[in-house]
Amino acid sequence: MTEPAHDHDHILDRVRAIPEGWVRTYGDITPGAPRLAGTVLRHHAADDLPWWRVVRADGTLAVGSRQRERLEAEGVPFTPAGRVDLRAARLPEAPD
DNA sequence: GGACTGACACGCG
DNA sequence: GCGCGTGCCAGTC
Repeated sequence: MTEPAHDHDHILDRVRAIPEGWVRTYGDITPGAPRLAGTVLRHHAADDLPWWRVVRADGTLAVGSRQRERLEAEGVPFTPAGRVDLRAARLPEAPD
């Protein structure tokens, strides 16, 4: 059944569903179209949307220091290498 | 209409 | 662990 799967609203809803202190990868939000998440977030950047909780699959940040400060402020664990510790901060699965 | 770009992911060396 | 190349989808020129 060909489901729409990735509408802007659907993506935004997934990002809003990320609990404080946790993070998720672009691929987890939009499987098969990770660039979609970035494109949508860029257009919908707002305080209502915790875009900083969305990081790359390897734990690196896409927006840089801006994003890192937000995550550290929420208690997201970082590695000595300067990347998010996905091993502990990445959501196991989408509650949806 | 076609080609380029982008807040990405994955496989290889 | 890092850099390079390829594939993905949607938006923009």
